[in-house]
Amino acid sequence: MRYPGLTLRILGSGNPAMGPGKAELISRIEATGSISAAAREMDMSYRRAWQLVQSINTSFSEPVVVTAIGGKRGGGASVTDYGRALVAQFHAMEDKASAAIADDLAQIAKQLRNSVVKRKSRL
Amino acid sequence: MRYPGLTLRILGSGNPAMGPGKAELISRIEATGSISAAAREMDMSYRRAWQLVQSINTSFSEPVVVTAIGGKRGGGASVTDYGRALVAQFHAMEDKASAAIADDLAQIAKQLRNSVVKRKSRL
DNA sequence: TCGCGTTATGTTCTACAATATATAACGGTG
DNA sequence: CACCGTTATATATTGTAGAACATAACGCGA
Repeated sequence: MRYPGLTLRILGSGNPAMGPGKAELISRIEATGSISAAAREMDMSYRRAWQLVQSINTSFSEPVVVTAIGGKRGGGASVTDYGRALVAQFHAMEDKASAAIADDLAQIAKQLRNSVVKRKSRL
Repeated sequence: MRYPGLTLRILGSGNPAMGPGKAELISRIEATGSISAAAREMDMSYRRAWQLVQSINTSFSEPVVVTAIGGKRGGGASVTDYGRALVAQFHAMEDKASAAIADDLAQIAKQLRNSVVKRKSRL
């Protein structure tokens, strides 16, 4: 389930440490076992994806994504248990925040010219 | 009270219709009675501030900021009752969302290398 | 009528984010 | 050993958001 109408970002040192984009990147790394594959899926340059992984790993005191160079598949990346828990918690937080303001959101949505709640076309 | 550790944005048509920046801009327009003064206070170009006001006004079905050209002060801008209510509601939503995830936030903050909760220096 | 501060808007410039491109190192496999 | 796909990283290019700059219109007050 996505969370239309709301965007949540958690901050570390003033800069976003976790948000929807990073959470999705981690999930895709977990699914594909590769930073580059995840980047391709998200139409993102490998460099950027790698930098985001760097950012994530240095933001938290425990590693979220671990990587390996070389090997049968040329190398790869995997998500730690900690990382999985982190993403799960982030989504849980999205849920909670979304639920907490659901009423307001619904009310405001009615006052929006083209609410994402009504139309999901990006145009 | 600010809301460290969290950023909330509400979306209309996929694009942010309201967020911390726009909320602050509206408040400063209300305080100063002028888009340009508010822009100066926020170290923002007048053009950008004006564009944000445009964006806000077209996002919602009712005007949030109304303007006047010419006159004793050269013109000016004021916030409608609707706009005031909107900003108040947005801050209330920040409060609710913040409260809903406060526990998670506190827990995650401990795992951040340099949490904004611990240090508020921007560097 | 002129000047002032503002809104309103167009045009140009710039800083920065993201991409694109290139290259090296790695370690399995054929 | 050569090859492959990956991580890792440096450098160059591009796209674009925002700033800077310019200008017009407005309406009041001196």
